[in-house]
Amino acid sequence: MNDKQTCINMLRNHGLLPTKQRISLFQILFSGENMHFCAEDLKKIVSKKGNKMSLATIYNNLQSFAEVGILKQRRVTKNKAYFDNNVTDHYHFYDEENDKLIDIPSTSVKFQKFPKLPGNKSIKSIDLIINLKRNKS
Amino acid sequence: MNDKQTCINMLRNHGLLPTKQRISLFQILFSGENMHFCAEDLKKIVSKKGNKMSLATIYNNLQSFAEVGILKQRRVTKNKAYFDNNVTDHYHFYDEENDKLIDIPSTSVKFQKFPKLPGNKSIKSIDLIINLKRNKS
DNA sequence: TTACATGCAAATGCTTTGCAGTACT
DNA sequence: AGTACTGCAAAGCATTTGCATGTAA
Repeated sequence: MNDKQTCINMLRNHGLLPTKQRISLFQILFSGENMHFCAEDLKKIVSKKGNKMSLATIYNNLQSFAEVGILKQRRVTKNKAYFDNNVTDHYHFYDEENDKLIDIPSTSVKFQKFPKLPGNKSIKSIDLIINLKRNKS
Repeated sequence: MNDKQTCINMLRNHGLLPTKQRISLFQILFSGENMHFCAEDLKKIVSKKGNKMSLATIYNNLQSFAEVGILKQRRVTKNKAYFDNNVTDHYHFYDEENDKLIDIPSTSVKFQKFPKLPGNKSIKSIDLIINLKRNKS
């Protein structure tokens, strides 16, 4: 799924010009595991791979990726933008202590009672974050 | 509930020195209706009442109020801090079109299936935001 | 009096933008 | 060739902080 030609095709399918930088980011983001990260995190991964990329380019592409639906931006903290490479429906635990999001599959949550929506509105998406604290035990 | 002496007592009960500015903010925040607001919103209300208050003071006190549990900070947008003067358990609709939060009473939501918590963690709070879009109709 | 809050301006941190140069088709 | 992207530095914006002054107990 992350060989170069596949990345190029995926980017094209989403209407994005496949530049060296975008291909590199795409390969990092879709190498298999789900991740929650901010721009700086991604910059570090890029550097660790021995590549150079302007932070501005990373910011701009994170936004582009989110716009076309390759990534989803999450509301985690007020002061920083976090992204999720899993754009399918699911929920999160938030471990405040480590500032980490943990995935909750959508099948693990079911609503028995659900609020009535305001007139002529429908659901775009649901953000459920279960904030955790450490047990006193 | 919002006469001056009551405000002073409430602030003291929360361990906050009742300054002119804090009393004024408290009166605005607890004059009856639930509100979702940011620092600039509050500044405007203060000004409209004919009072002057430094924006820094508003920021600092919003933080103080949130720390002692008078207010609750909400995750709304990535780039701005929003506060809620209703600190009891409840959920929200988010109307993206108007950038507005709408309260959902906690009694309107019930979970039939709930995910298992990670080891030795317990729930601190639950943020549920139902993002709305306009019907195509 | 003494500790703490306020107000201003400067600093901070994340993010966006302008623009010259470069890459993609 | 022409359009779009990259990289850098500068600008932008929300928020915090340092410090001198003011206020509450």
